[in-house]
Amino acid sequence: MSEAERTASAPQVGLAAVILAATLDDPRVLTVPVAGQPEGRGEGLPAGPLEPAHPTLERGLRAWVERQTGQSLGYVEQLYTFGDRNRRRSDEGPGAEGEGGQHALSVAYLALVREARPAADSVWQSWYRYFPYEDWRAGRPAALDAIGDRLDAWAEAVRDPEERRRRGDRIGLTFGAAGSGWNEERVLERYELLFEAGLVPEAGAEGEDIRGLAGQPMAFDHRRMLATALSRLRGKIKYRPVVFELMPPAFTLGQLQRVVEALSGALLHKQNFRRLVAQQGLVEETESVTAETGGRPARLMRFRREVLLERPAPGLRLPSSRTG
Amino acid sequence: MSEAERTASAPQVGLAAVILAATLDDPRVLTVPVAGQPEGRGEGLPAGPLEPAHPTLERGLRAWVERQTGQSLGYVEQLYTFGDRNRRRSDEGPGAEGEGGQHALSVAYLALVREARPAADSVWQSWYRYFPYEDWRAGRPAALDAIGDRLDAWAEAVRDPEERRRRGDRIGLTFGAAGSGWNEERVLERYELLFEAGLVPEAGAEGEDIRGLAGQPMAFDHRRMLATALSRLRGKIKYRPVVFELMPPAFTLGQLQRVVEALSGALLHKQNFRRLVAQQGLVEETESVTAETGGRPARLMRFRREVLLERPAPGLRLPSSRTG
DNA sequence: GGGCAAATGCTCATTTTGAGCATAAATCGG
DNA sequence: CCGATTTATGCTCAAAATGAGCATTTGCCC
Repeated sequence: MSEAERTASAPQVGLAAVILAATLDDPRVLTVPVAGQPEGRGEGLPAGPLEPAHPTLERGLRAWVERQTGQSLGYVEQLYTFGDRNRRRSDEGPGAEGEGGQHALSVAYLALVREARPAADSVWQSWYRYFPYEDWRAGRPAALDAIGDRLDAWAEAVRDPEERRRRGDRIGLTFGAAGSGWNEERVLERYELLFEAGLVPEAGAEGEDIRGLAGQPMAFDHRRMLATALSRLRGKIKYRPVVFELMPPAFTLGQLQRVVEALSGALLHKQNFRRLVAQQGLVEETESVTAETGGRPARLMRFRREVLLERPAPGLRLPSSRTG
Repeated sequence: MSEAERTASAPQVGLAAVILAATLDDPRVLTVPVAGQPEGRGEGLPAGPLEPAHPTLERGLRAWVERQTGQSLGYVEQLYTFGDRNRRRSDEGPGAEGEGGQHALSVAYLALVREARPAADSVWQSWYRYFPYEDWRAGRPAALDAIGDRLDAWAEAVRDPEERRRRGDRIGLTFGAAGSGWNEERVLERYELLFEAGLVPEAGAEGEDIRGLAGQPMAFDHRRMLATALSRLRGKIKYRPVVFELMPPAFTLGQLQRVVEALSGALLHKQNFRRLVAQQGLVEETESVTAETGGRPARLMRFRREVLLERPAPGLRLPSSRTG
């Protein structure tokens, strides 16, 4: 080790997992109850400390998740390491981050799983429970009007015109105003803006009514981790075939589309979606068809693992649209 | 804190910085000398332990970098947290990762800077010094032939046919064989493959000749961090206007292209590149032109910061081509 | 003044999108 | 059995984005 690294201080290091699954209409996240939290924030992510026995960070994470939820993980990727002032403020309340405090790092991971069997006292929750305004499948969420108002008020409340403009720009950028429109990948930026504007309980917000708008809070900074995961997933889905980690071995194109829509929170043009998937060679037909929910039976497809070797960046370059 | 997080063990936590700049033909990385390393591995990244006095990870990083190199950082983003068995093997040699050892985490950051004034005993090095085979601007690097041979030998050396096929697939996927061709973003995957195949000194490779092929090694797992940074940057450049963090306030389209080519390691079709940049509204003309290197004087451009507010994902969707 | 070396301007054939129209094949309520 | 409903599929078409080149400009160098 280098001199520098050898003398490193010894902060606490935790591991946390954002475990996602997708039922047709409801993308889910696996939560566990957390004791000793402020009112209404008793839901959290599976997490635990890094232990000397853990051979790697990822293995440690898998161990914790299995112990706490019984869920064994397949696809896992590192998400982000949280350890900033924000994190500590969120954990300990404002003003707690004096000089010299012990750092508390958390290395967060994103995991994608297929089945959704609930185990122990863990619970699968729709992730839109925590971010209601992120679901545009039924049109623009009504909550956005009120949120927008509050954000505008927050921006206006600043004296310095420079800073006021900056806040206004950020609101437009993340929540979509000036031209740009809504970008479904900016989940984290939106959450952070709400946080800074004091519109979420994690930031010490008072009003109860806010919860209905900005979503259910979580323990510690776990909602921030979830937001980070959603941003990552919504982005990654476009250039890597990660959706299939959430799908059963065989599925119809309709189901695949429903899942993608659930993840991205937006509706897609059906015919174009299937053309895209087809021409990208991401799937291949199987023999069987399925009856399913009303309508003409659909052919069952399976993911072509070979594309991983063929195409440089396979993924579903999602179109936009909002047609049925 | 949760029960789990409160009882976290206390591993060493280091901070490391991959600081990149771009001269026209040579993308650079800022290195510092590291003592006590194996022969030939005396170059490393600016790094230091996380200290209680650091308000945030990023602030701690900035402090270390300034102390060690005098360079102050602008654009900074977290890259990855290293703490796996691989890391420790790389640090301590094979067999050192028994149960119960102390973990050594390193939170690595990517920083992009403009100037390249060398300070203290830090040195700017071309990053292709560490990954010679990543630079395709002058055509397919010759080293790839020899590397390919060695990789193939590594794949063939395995008894189990299943595993042999898997290794072959990975080689094809990362170094481009079957159809797919070279994907410039897979810098990390290529390095990791070389590592596993024992073709880099960090993995305990013996032969001296290898160095000329697979590039100069670094201290600890710093070359892996650099590879991670290059992968990230080569990818990000396509959907975020990060290149401009490396450009001076005013530049010509030719210079911009040279930098992008230097980063991506590939040549681009000039006319299409400028059409792309233009129609994306990423830049705007200034009054002045510049004489520059022979040829007709070029107009100086500047980055339009406004695009950050306008377009959802501005960036340079690089074409491929190899025309002059 | 001719030749060089970029920088710029434009064209053109292909592909890739975005939007719809039309048909097919089950289920469901009489 | 019939028609309405619902989802799956097939196809078409115009607009926009890409990939490759050809042609002109405009300084500098000798």
